[in-house]
Amino acid sequence: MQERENFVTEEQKPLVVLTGPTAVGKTELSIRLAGRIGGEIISADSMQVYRGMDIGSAKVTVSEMRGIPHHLIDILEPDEEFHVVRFQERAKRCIEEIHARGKIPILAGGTGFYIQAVLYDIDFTETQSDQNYRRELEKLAADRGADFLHEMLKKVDPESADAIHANNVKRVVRALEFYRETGKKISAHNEEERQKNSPYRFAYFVLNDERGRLYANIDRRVDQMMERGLLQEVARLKEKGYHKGMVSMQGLGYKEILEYLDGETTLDEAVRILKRDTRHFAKRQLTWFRREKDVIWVNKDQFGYDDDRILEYMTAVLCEKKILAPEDAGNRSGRTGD
RNA sequence: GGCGCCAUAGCCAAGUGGUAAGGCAAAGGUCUGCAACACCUCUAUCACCAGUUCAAAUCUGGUUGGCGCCU
Repeated sequence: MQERENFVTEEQKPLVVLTGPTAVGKTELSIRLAGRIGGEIISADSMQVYRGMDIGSAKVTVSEMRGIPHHLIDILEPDEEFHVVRFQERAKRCIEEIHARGKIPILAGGTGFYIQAVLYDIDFTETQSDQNYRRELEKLAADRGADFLHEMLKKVDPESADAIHANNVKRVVRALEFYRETGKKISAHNEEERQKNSPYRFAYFVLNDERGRLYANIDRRVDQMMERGLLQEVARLKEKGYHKGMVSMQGLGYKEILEYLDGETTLDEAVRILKRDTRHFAKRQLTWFRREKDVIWVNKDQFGYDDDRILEYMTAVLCEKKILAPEDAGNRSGRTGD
């Protein structure tokens, strides 16, 4: 059965998404893909936006970029606020500029939520959120319990209350806040947004590997980070006054090493926890991608771990989806699979 | 060879007669302004055999395995 609503129109501009769990090898592949199809990379990564957080966020180095333009990396100091809405604004602007240059934007990175926000152009109804109300709600939760807040939500938006677990204070607060700001239920809003089709002609690739190999890679990469001086990097950030209350310092690698530097654990323990948390993160990422629609899974083992074959497959898909004109794609031989 | 102690899920570990706490790991999931966040779900019949008892992981005997001490 063909999805009738998803036909492409001439208006839709091309967009390539390349994502996957941490440590699968997105970075290298995205650069090669960009080189091959004339693309520019927009990082969809909530940590690589911060300057000075290079090792722990596994940020691309300039030499690795091999001349491919990268956007939304190193754009903020670690004490600056950043979130989906900001990301979406900036990413949309980048996409327009890249299109204007006649290039193809490649959204590459592991933050699924950020990808979703731009891919489906989700409306976050810009309002000047009033910090006081949020703080008030948080205080209520702390003083009177998570259930109390959840009850409040149940009164104004029972659907959300039903969907959000009472213990998930963060989300309950946001739902309440949304109601206060807009007078509408966030559950209804979410439902509307969920119906949206992408404004882009896109291909959403999720690079994946066998779980055991992925976990082994993660462990190895953490060890490499330590060898490359993650400890010094975090110590430097700490000296500058950045602390664990900041979103940036909540990132994997920073949170754990900071705990060691604050004397709360041993270094070995910090590294162990970092590896474990990173595995947990990879697992959560996979859960996210599994429920995203229109995803094209690219399992490395099915391509014999050969990036050339993977790239060939990807370009073939891009031609098929008319994201790429056949003459731009070189040979499209070796198309495998369905 | 003798004496003593122990044996509960992948790991740690409660439970000493009334029908298996908890933590970690693994797995699955939620997510629409903090998302590398926050949150949820979930795994055993208690080494084995026999006995006592209305009832045993819990008591008794034996078997196996481990640990410690002694000769």
